[in-house]
Amino acid sequence: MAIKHAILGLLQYKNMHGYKIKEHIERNFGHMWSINYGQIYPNLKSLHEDGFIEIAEMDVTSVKGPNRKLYAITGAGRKEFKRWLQNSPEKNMILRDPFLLRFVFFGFGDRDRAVELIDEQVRLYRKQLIVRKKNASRLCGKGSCVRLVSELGIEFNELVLKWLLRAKDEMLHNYEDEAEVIRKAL
Amino acid sequence: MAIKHAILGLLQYKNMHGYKIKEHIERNFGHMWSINYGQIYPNLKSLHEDGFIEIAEMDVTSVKGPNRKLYAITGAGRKEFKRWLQNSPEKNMILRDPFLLRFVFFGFGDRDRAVELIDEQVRLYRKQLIVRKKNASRLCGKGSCVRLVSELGIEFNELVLKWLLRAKDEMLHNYEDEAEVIRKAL
DNA sequence: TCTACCATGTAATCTGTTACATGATTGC
DNA sequence: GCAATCATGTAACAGATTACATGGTAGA
Repeated sequence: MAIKHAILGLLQYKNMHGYKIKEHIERNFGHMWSINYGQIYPNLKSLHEDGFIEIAEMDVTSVKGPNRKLYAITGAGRKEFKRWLQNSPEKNMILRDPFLLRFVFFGFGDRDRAVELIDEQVRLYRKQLIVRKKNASRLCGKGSCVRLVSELGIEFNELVLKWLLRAKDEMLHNYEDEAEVIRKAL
Repeated sequence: MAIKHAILGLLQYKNMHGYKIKEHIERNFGHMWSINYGQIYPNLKSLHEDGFIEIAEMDVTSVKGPNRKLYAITGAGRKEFKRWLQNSPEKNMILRDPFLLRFVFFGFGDRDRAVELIDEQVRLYRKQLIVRKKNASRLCGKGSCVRLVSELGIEFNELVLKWLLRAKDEMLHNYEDEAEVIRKAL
């Protein structure tokens, strides 16, 4: 249900079409939500059927490809969005990360390969940090919620980078028998 | 596929039954992965069918409930696990958080309700931090990967707590017209 | 010519979650 | 008697991902 409400939220700022919504979510909320067309268009359809959004305009100014359907939020949509906004979140945050899941078991594998994979992550997070800082620079205004979330994304990125370098260092200099450590904790 | 490999990884430490696997994942990897019985048992079944695990023993020492099926990893399982371990992760980390998604739109809602929801999160993260620190204290050993991941979880928790308090403060003292800030960024 | 980007959409598949069914024991 | 914990499992549903289909323009 979260995606529907994210779409409703975005349409409160501006009328938008599907492609733009995806772009916007990726740029501004990319660190906490991902989305793809397989979700966007069916959800727009269903929001439309429920009367929460309507087609405000068929934008023909697009030169490339098919015409854009500009969606607008309706009164019912605004009401539904407000209701959702003041509710407590249904679930807690989780850091679902295929790299970290691997990392936990690096004691069983090849140390040099592990270090390679860490380096790969470092490169990735460094690249991402530049993008996030660039996106954040477009946001200013005291107390702005979007700016605050964007800052959290950057701080998190920096934390992970620092952690990765520490982890690499420890792996290179203090590699012990991992299995013993964990067996005790089971 | 990640869950299957997480199970294979755990079985390298020790033979385990389904219930224990869930408990272990929640305690040690709870901050980066969640799991439920609807995934555990079907995945154990399928790993068994693929020959990656086998039933080592029917543990009858359990006094409560049905007998435990103690699973052990096979040679093929170890091979498959090693193959997976040295691969680059398929995807990047995302922070999927229903609270943050709401937070982004707090400018459209009631400020006092927003502050209530922030306080709720602060309580939640404080509680979680205590649990994580307790779990981490059982892990020691230089260069231990499990310990490092557990530390990342704690550092992340502390970062979010600090951020929440800052966000609350900014909302109380510098609440501006949010819509303007974002419209510019679109 | 080929790639990248713009734009909409559907279908198949995979994953994940919730709820249910079963049933024994321990402690309040 | 009731709730909590241990223990295994299935079914229905919800959510997410990938691949496909279509087709136009801009630029290298």
